[in-house]
Amino acid sequence: MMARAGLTTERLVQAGAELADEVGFDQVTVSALARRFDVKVASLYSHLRNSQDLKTRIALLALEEMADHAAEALAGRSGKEALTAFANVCRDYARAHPGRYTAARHPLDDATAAGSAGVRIAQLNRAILRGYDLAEPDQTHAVRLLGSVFHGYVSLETAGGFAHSAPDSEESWARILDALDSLLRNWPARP
Amino acid sequence: MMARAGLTTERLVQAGAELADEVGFDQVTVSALARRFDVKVASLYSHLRNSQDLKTRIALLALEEMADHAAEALAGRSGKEALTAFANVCRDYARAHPGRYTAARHPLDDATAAGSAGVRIAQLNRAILRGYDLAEPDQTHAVRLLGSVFHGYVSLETAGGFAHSAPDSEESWARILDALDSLLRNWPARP
DNA sequence: GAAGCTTCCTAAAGGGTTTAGGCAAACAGG
DNA sequence: CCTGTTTGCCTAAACCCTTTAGGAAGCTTC
Repeated sequence: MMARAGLTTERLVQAGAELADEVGFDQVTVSALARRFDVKVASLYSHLRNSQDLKTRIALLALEEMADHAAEALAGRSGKEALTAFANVCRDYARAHPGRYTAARHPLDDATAAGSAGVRIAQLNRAILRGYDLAEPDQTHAVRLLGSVFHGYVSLETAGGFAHSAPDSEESWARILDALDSLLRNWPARP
Repeated sequence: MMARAGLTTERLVQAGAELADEVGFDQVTVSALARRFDVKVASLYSHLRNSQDLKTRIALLALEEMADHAAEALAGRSGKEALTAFANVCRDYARAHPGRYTAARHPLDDATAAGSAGVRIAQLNRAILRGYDLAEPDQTHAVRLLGSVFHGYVSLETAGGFAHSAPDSEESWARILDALDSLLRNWPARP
């Protein structure tokens, strides 16, 4: 009588990620996911501990995807090429998958974060700097600066911050990458 | 019999902002606010259109406060002093009022945003660059860079991004401001 | 002290979350 | 096969948050 829908945690998380891109990460709800599979809400609780668990898993998926894209983009590149490639991975991913990108910024507890693809992303971020001549601790400062710029720019841009004013966002992005490259090649000594 | 609680929109928004700082902006709920005033939920709907309205008003309050702090901090300063002062206003506000800071990033519709203190903040941000020698369109690119760095750094820091690793966040922040100052004084020509 | 406005209330409907317990489909092994 | 176990999805119910409708008590003013 009642055909099985074939639910698994993986398929639910995947569908949850698509839902996030469509309606926004904070609109992702166990109920909405159940509707999408044409199944009663309670059925999902055999595959997901709770609503928070769903969001965490979507976040982990997004981090994996970003890390994969970044690893591919950085292969065989260095210096400004690497900088640009990594930056564009962040920006392109955020524009293609706004819900997932938001998910990737979802706070994780320390243990979960340590086991996530977030550490791979951090390593790749640091790898960019191998093409520049920076010793510790300036290298770490630079990593944090790059992370801040990429995250900040993409956040503001997707929030519509630069939409309705000249010059267009594309140009600013290119010039900001020029500026960062220049800064990394001429990192100031401690005053 | 039933004493009046003396609710007004202003007091509700103020209390909502405090609540946001205590439990997080997205945990701010009409019900929680009613509990805080020891009043039935429905009573608040004479003062607030709905839950979204509450959040928007908290966002506007936060923007006002940040603009006020920034204006005071920038008075009589220029160049790196102004850069540092403005940056610290953002960071200090976010640490003192994490819920409000999140609220300030809450998306507003165009009309609301145009009438908010957000435009004052944008003007002040641009005013920092008067101490540096940048012509348009590079000035706009630089404004966007600064906004991205401040927002990005503060977001990552409050999310715990730099908490458990050396060198400490304080030092990175100082060196990043050095680096930005240096970059603004040596802004690269278009390649 | 009555009129009218304001402030807060009760009541109710609708939706999301989560748990407990049940029945039937899928899958083993004999 | 067909029988026992596991698994997958169900119903039912409790709880919380949102929002609207309509009522009653307090404050103001004359």
